[in-house]
Amino acid sequence: MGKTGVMGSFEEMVLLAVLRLGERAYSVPIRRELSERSGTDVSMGAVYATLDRLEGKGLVEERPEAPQQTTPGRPRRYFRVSGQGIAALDETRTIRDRMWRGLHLTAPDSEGGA
Amino acid sequence: MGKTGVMGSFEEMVLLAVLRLGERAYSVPIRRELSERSGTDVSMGAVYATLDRLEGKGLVEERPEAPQQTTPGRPRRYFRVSGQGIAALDETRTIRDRMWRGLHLTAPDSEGGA
DNA sequence: GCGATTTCTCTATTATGTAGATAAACGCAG
DNA sequence: CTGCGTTTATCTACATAATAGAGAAATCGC
Repeated sequence: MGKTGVMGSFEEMVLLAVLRLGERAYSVPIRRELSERSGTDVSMGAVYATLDRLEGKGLVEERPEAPQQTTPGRPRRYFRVSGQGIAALDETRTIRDRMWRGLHLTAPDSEGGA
Repeated sequence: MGKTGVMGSFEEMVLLAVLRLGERAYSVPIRRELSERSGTDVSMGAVYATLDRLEGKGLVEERPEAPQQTTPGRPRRYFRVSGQGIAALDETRTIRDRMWRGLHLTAPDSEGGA
């Protein structure tokens, strides 16, 4: 996580996707979640790399058991957000909220300050 | 800016600091703003590198004229957030809000509460 | 010009973000 | 049990973002 206590923006999005998906959080739905909410597709590689990094930092955990899987294909890796992950999300949001506090996004044109 | 339309988290913070500071946005106050709101110090180098990147992308502009500077020392580089910068901030926030929508951040069930 | 002051630039390094190709594991039909 | 198609995961390589710290550059008052 960055020096400032705010995590990377893609890490945050992945973490949030995992959180939202709950029980069914694995690569494919995570990726779909990201696409739907951001409007662009990201590759599997991008998702896994991030998930692995988050796991390394203890922000997500791999859940060994899948809820009975009767589908073909290679077994899925399910993830869940850890307590630390929640805390990290909270810190990120808190700091960012402080940065945004009181700002309105109006296009600049005249200064005339104060 | 990232594939997803969300900019880097530090870039966002710097951009917000510049926006908030208005007329008086240059390295030192920007850095102070960052420290105060995040709780940690970042180096000048970090700030400048980011400012330069943002400038390269057209999200901030260097304002040539400083409001009369009678202080000693090397001349300051004042910055302002461009229209594009505002738009980028808005997009970043919009997408992130969609990612957060409806999520609450309750810690997952007790794990070894000893 | 000289020195003190303030700000900026440069170099290096690690962390994040990203894609695409390739491999692995599995259920099912034969 | 063997091969086959399906689904998911890993690997490699590279681009961008984040970061520190040392050192160089301007400017002012004298």
